[in-house]
Amino acid sequence: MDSQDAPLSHLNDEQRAAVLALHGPVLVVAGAGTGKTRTITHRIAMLIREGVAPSAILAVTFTNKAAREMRERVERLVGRGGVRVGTFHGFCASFLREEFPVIGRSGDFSIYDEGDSLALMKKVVEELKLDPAQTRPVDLRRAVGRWKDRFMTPAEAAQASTFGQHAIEARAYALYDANLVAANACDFDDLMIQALRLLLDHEVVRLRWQKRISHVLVDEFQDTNPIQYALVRTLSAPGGNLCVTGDQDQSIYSWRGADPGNFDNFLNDYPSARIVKLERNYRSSANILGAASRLIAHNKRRIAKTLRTQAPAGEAVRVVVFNDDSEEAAAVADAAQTAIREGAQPDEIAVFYRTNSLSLPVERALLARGVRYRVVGGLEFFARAEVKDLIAWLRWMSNRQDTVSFERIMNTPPRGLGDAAVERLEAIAAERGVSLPVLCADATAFGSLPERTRKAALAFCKLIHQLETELQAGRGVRAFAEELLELTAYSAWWATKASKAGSLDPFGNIGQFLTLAGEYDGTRGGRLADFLAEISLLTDLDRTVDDGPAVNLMTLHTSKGLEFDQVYIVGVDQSILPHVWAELEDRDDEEERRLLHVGMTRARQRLVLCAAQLRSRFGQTTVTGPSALLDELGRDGVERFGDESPRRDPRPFKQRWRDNSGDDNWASDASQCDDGEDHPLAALREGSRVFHQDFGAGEVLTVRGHQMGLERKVVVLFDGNQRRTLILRHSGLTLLDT
DNA sequence: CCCTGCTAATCCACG
DNA sequence: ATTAGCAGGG
Repeated sequence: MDSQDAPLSHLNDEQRAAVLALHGPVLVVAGAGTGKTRTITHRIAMLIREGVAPSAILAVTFTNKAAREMRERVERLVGRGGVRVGTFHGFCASFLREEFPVIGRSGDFSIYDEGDSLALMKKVVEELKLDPAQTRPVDLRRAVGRWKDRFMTPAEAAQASTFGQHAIEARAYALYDANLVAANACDFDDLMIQALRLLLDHEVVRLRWQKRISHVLVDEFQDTNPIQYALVRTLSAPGGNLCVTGDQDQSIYSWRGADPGNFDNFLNDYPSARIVKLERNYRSSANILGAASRLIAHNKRRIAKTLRTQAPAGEAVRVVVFNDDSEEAAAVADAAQTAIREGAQPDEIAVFYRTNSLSLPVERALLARGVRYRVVGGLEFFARAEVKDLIAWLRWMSNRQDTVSFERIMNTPPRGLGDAAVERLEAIAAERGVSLPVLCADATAFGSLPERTRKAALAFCKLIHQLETELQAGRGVRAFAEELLELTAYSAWWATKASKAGSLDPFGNIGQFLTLAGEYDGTRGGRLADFLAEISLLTDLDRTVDDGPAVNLMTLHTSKGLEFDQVYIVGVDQSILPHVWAELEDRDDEEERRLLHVGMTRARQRLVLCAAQLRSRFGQTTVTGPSALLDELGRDGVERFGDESPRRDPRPFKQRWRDNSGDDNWASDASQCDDGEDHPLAALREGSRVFHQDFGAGEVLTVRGHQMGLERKVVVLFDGNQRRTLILRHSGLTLLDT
């Protein structure tokens, strides 16, 4: 693909302009499929040819996979490596590994994923003596996240929130942050925040990196948040050699703080910036591009941009409305199977969906037909209990301050150090002013404990020192992990535990993890801390194992940046795309439209959009019907199949949700909606007296499920002490006056 | 102290 | 439909 010697050949005029704008600020507006990666790659190659040291170039990509590809392509072009290519998180992690000592923190810090972060927040809730039911750790973490996105310190958050719930959240933020520092850990947000703070507050650090890096390139600029933008702006400040590339029509991460307004900010911050627009699409057939363009044209807040192509019309874009999701899944699986039989590469076929849960019916259908597939992301390998345990062990061995990991492994496998023992040990630790992990490594500290606990603690202490010796031996991550599994007796414990649960391959995941560690030892030096950092920062895409040709299943979000010959998008239903939450949270649905647009523009030759009238969700069947977005595709080169009269609720979504609590639907039982409050059982509450034909009179104990939900359940204590759980709709209960 | 079985709560996208 | 949290028995 890339020419060996002429960096400018195979580029069109627009692309060439972007490549040749070597220095100073550059904004490349690159629509889907316009050869953005090729342009960036050539630009890097050009910089190197012009004498810029590879290590002085920093290119930030969205996934490690994209980074790898870019690195390889640059190497092929210029015959040398050394360019810094990686994700924001990856760059910040290596930056902090080097620079944390400047503020007295160890470079061997732990990186907490969402689960770890939540575990820490649970601890904070306990410490603050809050009721976890009323103040949920997830909500607190979300609130903290909002402050972090705005680069606010706990002190600033406290200042801005002096009343009520916000004040509680601010206190939680302060405690959460203090705990992170004490554990020498960073959550994902912290990686960027800490890096930026170091750059802004410490001139030595800033000058060091500004000297080191002369040119910065950012891919997918529309999905960067203000902190990330500040980071690259600071790094590139002396020369102003900042080149950003992106497409506002592909901005789909506002929910995690990305600010598409970055484009305007960039133009304000760099008035002299050169702007290059790439509008020639080389990926999709004319029909696909046409439908995608008509869809996105419905967004009001966008800079008009016209993608052109010289490709032939190709086959028509198909919109198919099925009766239900299993029909939909069967049709997609059939299509995939047929295509493969006719010679298509399985890898070139993809199925996209809005939410991970939608993959299940498709998976079942593919499985039934024997079509190989891989689910990108979704149920995560690294979220498996045994993998998390092992990682927690390794992490704590690498960072002894890591309390979250320590609390996970302290009694895993069980060694007689349960809740009661932990409380006693914590008391001693507090008394001596040391942390729990430090205390446990000190055999002299257990004198006052009850005999049984003392013995358990001593044995644990001995184990820790044994493991330490093993780690010192430095025989690589894999060898150490294997030794750890034996010494801690984890293998034996897990084997019995898993066999009781009926697992066929209890060591499957552990084996896979060891293989991963072995590969790492072989290629990248076998340092435990680096290995841990690397695996913490893998994206869904990077995590997916490539074991042979297979059809690709993934969310629309994950599909960004990829392309396939054939794309099937399932679940283009109302309330799924746009998703209910988008409307409930009062977010505009322009982002949902962009999301569909991203998915559509991944397709080269074939694009099929599927919807269903009925879809089972939460284990129940609800009416959804085709999304209104499907009406916006126009007619040119679009063929429609299935129900011509979609069952679509005419009411605005918010009202529909409020009235039906989202669980019910208007079409399956219209009377329920219309007579709402007049329903004979609408007044039923806890404590109501009811009558049942078989069980007689009784009192309602609990009511579960939504107000008008199909599956609303009631628990009734009938006179005579008989307790029954009934499905309200089918119970035949009548309400008695009291 | 550990395990089992049950109830109750959650369910959007991601590094 | 899946899972986290909890009460109660071994």
